[in-house]
Amino acid sequence: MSQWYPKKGRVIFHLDMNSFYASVEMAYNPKLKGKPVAIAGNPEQRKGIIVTSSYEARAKGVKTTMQLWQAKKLCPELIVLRPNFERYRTASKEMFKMLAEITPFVQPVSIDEGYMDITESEHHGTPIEIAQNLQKKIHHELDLPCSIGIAPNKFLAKMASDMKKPLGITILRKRDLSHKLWPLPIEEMYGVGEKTAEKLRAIDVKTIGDLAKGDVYQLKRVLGINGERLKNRANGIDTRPVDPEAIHEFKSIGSSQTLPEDTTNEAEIRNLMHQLTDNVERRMKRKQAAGRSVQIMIRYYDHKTITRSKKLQGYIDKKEDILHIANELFQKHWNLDPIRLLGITVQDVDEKQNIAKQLDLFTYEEEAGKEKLYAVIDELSQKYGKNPFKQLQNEDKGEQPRTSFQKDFLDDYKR
DNA sequence: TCTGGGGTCCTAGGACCC
DNA sequence: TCTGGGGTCCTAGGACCC
Repeated sequence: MSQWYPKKGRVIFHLDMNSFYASVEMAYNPKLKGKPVAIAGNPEQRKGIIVTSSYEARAKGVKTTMQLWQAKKLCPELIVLRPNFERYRTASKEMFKMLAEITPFVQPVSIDEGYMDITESEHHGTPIEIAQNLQKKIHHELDLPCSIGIAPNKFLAKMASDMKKPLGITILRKRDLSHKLWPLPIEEMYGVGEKTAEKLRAIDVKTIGDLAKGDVYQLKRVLGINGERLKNRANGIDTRPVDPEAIHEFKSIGSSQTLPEDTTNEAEIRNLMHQLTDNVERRMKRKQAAGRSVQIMIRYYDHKTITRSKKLQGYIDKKEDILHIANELFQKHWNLDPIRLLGITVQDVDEKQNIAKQLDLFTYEEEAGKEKLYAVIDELSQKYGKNPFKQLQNEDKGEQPRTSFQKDFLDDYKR
């Protein structure tokens, strides 16, 4: 199947809510407006880091992930609030509703940002008019500020929305790259973190412009396949479509927690494992999902972190099943050192609806009798070659055969 | 005094198969 | 009997993002 390429230039928005949590709190309690506000975890439980802060707080040097005590030192009058996710989710839903009124091609990427493809939305006005109206609407009706980037693709739209905050609208066209994008230091590029920036600087790539004209072979040698991709992006090349379905295609559901204090106490550990599993089960249920692999994460007192996982025969979604595997992994791999954090994640997750579809196919064939299954498999193998089940799995994200009969058959088939 | 908690994608080695 | 090449699956870890 060939990659989809647009016939004409696309018009992509990236919309980014400005200091979202803090802004929601201010909309909720206007007395906070104009004051330095920060959202942070509980320092009593060693979770006292800044999650978001208002622009007034940022002006004093308060930054995300900073320890609360450091932030207070920089800004003693800082108003600190605990996160209230219910509020943020509600505001987020309202915001996305407004985007959906303009086009169905909306791809949420997190609680406070998303992409829109407005190529076919001329009836709503020019791109700038659409952006201005949308920004005003969100500002007036929700009392929340946002920035919008307008560009021919996702990457450039993302970079553009970052260029003017708060309440900015920035257009970034191909012809603007040389003066708007390329002068930026390499670490400001989306997709380039600390490690990658270091590697790039080591080969004398210091700006996005340096990357754009960099040598592909050298970049690939240093960064692998990502080197080529980053170079393309720096040149304004990015064909990824805006995918409204992406949000439903989640691949893992996990929960992790830092303990109030490092511990080796097994009762405490067991208690936390229960909590984490409860959490995971509840969220899987909400999404009508099941998964085929369980991973645990142990972070020790010294921040050394290990992950251990186990892939299962079939799908699970019940607390007991998840907990059982998690416990097994934990018992096997805990080195008895004091633990700082525990995490449990279910991976290879799919919606039950999809899983059922795949199962039905096989169950049906089995009931229809051996002869018929042989016939079906013959046909499939004509079409796909040696192992039709593998092909089915690739195409449909299908299941391996589940019944003993199917397994036996498949074993025979392989020989 | 050790940066929380939720994710995604990529890489690399070993097992195993053809 | 140490002997190539291609491919997938599983597992563990790393980098990155919000």
